Parts: sequence; structure tokens; C-alpha cells
Amino acid sequence: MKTMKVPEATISRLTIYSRFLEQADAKGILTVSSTDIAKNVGVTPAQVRKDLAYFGEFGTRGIGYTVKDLLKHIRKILGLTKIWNVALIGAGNLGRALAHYKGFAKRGFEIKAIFDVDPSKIGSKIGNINVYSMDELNEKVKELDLRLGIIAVPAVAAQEAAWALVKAGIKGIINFAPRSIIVDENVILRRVDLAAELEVLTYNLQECKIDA
Amino acid sequence: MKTMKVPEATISRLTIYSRFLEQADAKGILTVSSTDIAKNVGVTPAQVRKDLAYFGEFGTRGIGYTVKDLLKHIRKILGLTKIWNVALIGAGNLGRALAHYKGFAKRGFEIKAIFDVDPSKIGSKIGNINVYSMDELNEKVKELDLRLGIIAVPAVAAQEAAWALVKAGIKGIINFAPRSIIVDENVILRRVDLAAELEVLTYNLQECKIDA
DNA sequence: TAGATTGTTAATCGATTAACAATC
DNA sequence: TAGATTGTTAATCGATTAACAATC
Repeated sequence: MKTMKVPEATISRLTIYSRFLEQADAKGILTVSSTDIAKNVGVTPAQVRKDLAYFGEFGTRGIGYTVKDLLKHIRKILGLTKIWNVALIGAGNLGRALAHYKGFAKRGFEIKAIFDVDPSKIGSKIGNINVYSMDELNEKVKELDLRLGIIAVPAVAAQEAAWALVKAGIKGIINFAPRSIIVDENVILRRVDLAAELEVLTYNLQECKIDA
Repeated sequence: MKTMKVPEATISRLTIYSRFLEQADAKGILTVSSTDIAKNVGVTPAQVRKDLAYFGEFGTRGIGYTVKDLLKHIRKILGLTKIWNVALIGAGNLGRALAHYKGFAKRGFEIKAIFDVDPSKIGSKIGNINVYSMDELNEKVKELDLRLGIIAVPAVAAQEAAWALVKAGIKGIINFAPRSIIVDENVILRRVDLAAELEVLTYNLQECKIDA
């Protein structure tokens, strides 16, 4: 293994491999080959081995990978060995759903506080998470050790929410609002545009004339 | 313009460009340059022009692009000139949120029916959308002209939901469950893994030692 | 040992960027 | 005309794939 720049796509795939490994582990499978992983997640075996090779040698030639070991290594690589506390901005429909979503906690992400500008929501609870005023963001980030931010506000409010998060010291943000936002360059920003996913489908469907 | 394979990434960027153009149009801006677009969405101007060049010549040298025209062209390219009816599988928290999410309807995607296996949910409504039994999927797909499917069920049920959608004739599917699924090769499948997005953040945060 | 599978290199493939003639 | 900006080509960059020696 030589140290070199790891493609972003490799990181995304590592999370996908880890999903498969969790399933395999749950089924009691002890060992998997790169081909097993590849078949399940829809990539080539070479791709799997290359992705892992950026970080070390985790397998045994002739045998494959020990499921539990590889899972542990990938979790370490992704920084998932501890709990990450999350600030959620926006207590609307999407925000409420994300607050309830079990998949986060299952992977070590805990939404510890929700923030909104709507006075009728401030002071309420979603599940057992408090909804605070945006004015309390700085304070709560420190108090609750919030490290990540999720923006689930309307498009017009997205940039402001991002600035507030950055100002409060949050270094990793996911933006669910359908608008491009900018942040300091030492902050990691990812965009999830739900409608955009559907739009890629419609492009492909009409392209293939399936729909003509 | 020569006809050649269009990268998937180009399609995703077109949706992002269209978001910016909508904002610009709302502000009354008549013309934008590739540099304007690029700055806003975080790519290079050459990238913008290349992406558009796959589909035609939409600009005027020395001037730029007419906002309304370019928006219309991109919508046409993406197949957004008509309404797409959507089947949503799963009436849990995530499903409920997606059912309420305004961003879909705003872009011509209408969730017309929700399906679940839970008898306590079947027959109820989420917003004004009926929740049906999975047994009714085939029938409703025809009756309501459903073209796209969204899978928002637990991981263990995802593959079964996918098969049901494919069997019902759905040709484009978005999978929100954190599990890889397979579909017929004439079906377009996209995966949205919410926790995976956070995991890419945590990788980057520990990588940069911001967090050491 | 023979069969299987890794880790790694080199070759291929594809996407992005830079540059510039065309032209408004 | 001079300045601006497109459309497009060629060059660069990066990621994927194929192949195979290493080795269990």
C-alpha cells in the first residue's frame, strides 16, 4: 500500500461495503471474497480490492476477508468508532422525519438538538429531542458537543442556516435544501437533493425511450 | 455538438444548474454566463459549457444564456415537461416525510399512492394520499399511471419491495433503504443512503485532523 | 501440491480542464 | 471596433479495469 489521494467515490463505496458486511455478519458468515462483496453491491472485484488497498492489507491471499475484521477496519477508516452528535436545522416535515429516522442512531449518529426559527415550534419536542431557537445554536453546540449539522430548511433559508452552523464551529454539513450554498473551505459540505434523484431517473427513462 | 455518451455526473449537474436558474429567474435576472452558473454551483465555467454542449447550443457568444430559455431546455432534457406519478413504498417515518415533502410536487413529481404491509396503516391516509396494501400495487400502478417508485422500507424488506415494483411495471426506482438491491437491467435504480452521507463527512473530518 | 484469492502494477477508459477560434 | 463569452478541440487528469505474481 502506497499513500495517495483517496477518491471520494472510494469512501462512498466503503460505506456500501460495510452495509453488506453487517448483513453477512448478522447471517453468521465468517469470510467473504472481494468477488462476494462486488457481486452484492454491483461493482467489480478489482474495484473492491483497489478501494481497500488505499488503506492497508486486510485480506488473506487464497482465503479472502474475515467479515468481522474487515468491518472493524472500515468503521475505523470512516471514523465511526465513536458517537457523533448532530445538530438538525429545521423542524418541518423533512426535519421531523430525519429526527425520527432510526438509521442514524444505528450507525452512531445522534441528533441531539433541533433548531428552528418558528416560535410555535421552539420549546417543543420531536421524539425526545428538544427544539431550540436558532439563537441558542452556539451555546448548544458547545454544551452538547455537536459536531455535524444537517440543514433541512426551505431553500431560501439554507444559506443562512449554513452560516450559522459554520459560525457555531460545525465542520461537517449535509444540505437537504435544493439550493447551492457556500461555506468556509475548512468545512466539509455535502448536498442531498431528493428531487434531483428523481430527475436523473426521468432523464434515463425518456432517454431509453421506455416511455416514448 | 456531436452525439456521444453523456456522463451521469453531467445529468446531476444539469439539475443543479436548473435550481440556480429558477432562483435567477425568480429574481428577474434575464441572462447568465457560464461563469455565473459555475460560481454559484461550485464548478468551472468550462464544465458548465461542456455539460450543455452534449445537448445542443443554447447560448449566444459574447452574451451568455437567456435564463428562461436555458431553464426550458434543461427541463426538456431531463424529461420534466410533464407530471410524473410516483408510488411510495413504506409508510414509516421516512415514508411519511417523503409523502409530505413539498419539493417533489414543486418539480412535477406527485406521490399518488403509498403502499405498506402493516394492516394498521393500510386504509389510512398520509396527507391526502391513500395507504394501500402491497397486494394492490399492480392494480394501482395501472389505475393511477404510476411511473416511478420510492422505496422507504426497512433494509430487510427493500429487495422484496423492489421486486414488487418491477413486477408492477415500474421502470425507475429510488432506494432509501441502506441495503444494495438488484433489479432487472431495463430498470433504472438509484440509491440514497442518508447515513452514508454522514459517514463521508466523518471520514473527511478525521482525515483532516480537524478533529484530532 | 493445486486451487483460490489477494495486493499491486500497468493499461484502459472516461471525465475535467485549458485554450482558443468563432462570433455576438 | 473592442470586449465578452460561447462552443469545441486537444491536453490533462483521475479513476476503473485487467492481469498476474505473491501466497495462503
